[in-house]
Amino acid sequence: MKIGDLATEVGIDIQTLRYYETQGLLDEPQRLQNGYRDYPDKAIASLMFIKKAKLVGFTLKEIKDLLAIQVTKDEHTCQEVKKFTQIKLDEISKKIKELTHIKSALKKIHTSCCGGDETAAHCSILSALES
Amino acid sequence: MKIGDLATEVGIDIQTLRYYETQGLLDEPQRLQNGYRDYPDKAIASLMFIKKAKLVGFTLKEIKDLLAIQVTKDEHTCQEVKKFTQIKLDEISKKIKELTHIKSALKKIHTSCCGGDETAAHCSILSALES
DNA sequence: ATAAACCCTAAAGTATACTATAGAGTCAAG
DNA sequence: CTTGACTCTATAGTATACTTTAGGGTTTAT
Repeated sequence: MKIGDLATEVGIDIQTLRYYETQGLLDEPQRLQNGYRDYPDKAIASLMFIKKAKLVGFTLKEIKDLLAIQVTKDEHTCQEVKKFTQIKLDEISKKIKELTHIKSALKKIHTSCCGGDETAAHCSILSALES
Repeated sequence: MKIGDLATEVGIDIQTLRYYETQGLLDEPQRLQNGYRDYPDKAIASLMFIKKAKLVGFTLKEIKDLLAIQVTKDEHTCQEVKKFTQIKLDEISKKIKELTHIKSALKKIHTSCCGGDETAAHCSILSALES
């Protein structure tokens, strides 16, 4: 799979794919005889993950770390992975919690603020969050 | 409340507070006789919201838009708010969904990959997401 | 009354994550 | 056999979100 096909497939710019490669987020693919990059199908999964992780506020560095998770039978590495995943799980729980708060505030504005006569006073994100 | 106190209170740098003001995210506060900014208590709530919204991947521009939600009795404005909040609700639902996926993958790695003998093969974020 | 700690503006500098440009080679269709 | 679409590297430019610097005034504690 050539870079243009991959770019179309995942909806990411060609330049960005090459940039991700330089940053170590995307494995260096095999090259064809002519020097063109030849991506394996699994590159699609990697990029979809990168897209989604970016959407929810992870930096490229953090995403790189997530993609780098590897457990070996070495106890040391195992403990490190346990520790790392725990930290990330906590971060994610926090993110979900914050999103849930913001969502409920927006929902409140969406469902009630355009209905009544005197409800408009509460229809800002901050006042919706307060109550 | 002076800018240093506010900065300490919310855990955001003084320079960043002034930057947010220039970007229209934070209301211009009253000034004391000496020209110092004098923030009302509600600035704390605004900044906590900004922090949380940033954490989950919203840009300053998007946060500004969220903070600007105002419903008046004007039908036109009301429809605009409805439309805007619906779009944001969809975005947030998507973010929560993605975070939930990533979370379950990490949980899988966290709970199972350091246990058995031959489990290590599945212990990457991508393979954990697949299944 | 003076030094440390705080505040001000304006402007330059930095990190992250792209995005575009230049100059060149490769390939498929007519 | 050439033209248009694709690829390559290297490098420069841009947008966002800070962060630092410079040069100055104010407040508080000793």
